[in-house]
Amino acid sequence: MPRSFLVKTHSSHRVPNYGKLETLREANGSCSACKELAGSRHLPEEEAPCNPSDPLQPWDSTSAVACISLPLLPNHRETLGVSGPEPQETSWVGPRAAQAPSVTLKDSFTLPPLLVLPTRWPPILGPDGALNEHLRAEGTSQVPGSFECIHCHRPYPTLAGLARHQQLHCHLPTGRAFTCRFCGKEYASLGALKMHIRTHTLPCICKVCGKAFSRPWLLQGHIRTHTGEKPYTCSHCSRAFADRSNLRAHLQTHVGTKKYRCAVCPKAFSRMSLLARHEEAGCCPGP
DNA sequence: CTGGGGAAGGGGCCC
DNA sequence: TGGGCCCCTTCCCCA
Repeated sequence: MPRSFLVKTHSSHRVPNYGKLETLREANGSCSACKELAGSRHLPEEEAPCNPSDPLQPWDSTSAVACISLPLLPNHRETLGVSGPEPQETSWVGPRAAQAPSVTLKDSFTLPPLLVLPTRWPPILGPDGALNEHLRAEGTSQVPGSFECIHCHRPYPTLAGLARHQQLHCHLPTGRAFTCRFCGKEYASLGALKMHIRTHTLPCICKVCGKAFSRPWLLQGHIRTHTGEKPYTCSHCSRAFADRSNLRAHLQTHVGTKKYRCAVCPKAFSRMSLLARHEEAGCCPGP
């Protein structure tokens, strides 16, 4: 599953409009973390006035209730042994009360038979009846006495960890909560939204070239392009890289495996982007 | 057209 | 709750 599953909408272009955001940065305060790196600035992310016609916002007190509500899918109710009409207290209580029935996150914790792993994990069937193949592939083993997500059955050693994880499942159509006022993307938690807003405000600015970044460590990586620092070295050929992910991609060239196969022709590629480019180039012409 | 490196975006997890 | 880090992904460019 791609890590971007949390986001419902996608922009067509990855590069933010820095110029458009410049005034935002100028108008706001400082970020100590970014200052440490390059004298950059950090601005409070929610200072803009809220238009009543805007979508649900994190500063809406009622939305705070909605955001911790999790949809109770029919098969979850079955798993929980819940029968009959849904209890009133599990109904949507926020501004979107008419949208969907749900169970609050807090309520979901009051169901120990569901949360405690009594048996081996995996395999456990997911809400759709499918196995958690991705976790099986990762070699995830049994976690005795841990807490299990009711949606994806992923085990967590602590209740707090499970609580945080389960909010992610609010991306389901009935569970949207926080909407970015800049782009309209929806997030299940306030923290996720705050993190996203940084991609608009770009509070971390390189004092060498002036380029802005959303997070200090992104700026840190960028600064390496100025310093030439390459802390990640290939164990096979001693080639150095500034970015760990780039080293990982480089390692694939040593392994020689090409796991991305064209669905039409026999060609295979080491990177997904190469396969995509191959398909776009017309290997697989449509009807 | 393909292979590969560089740079960056962004969500998730851990502390 | 926030920061730092991890990881995956994408885009661009060049050979």
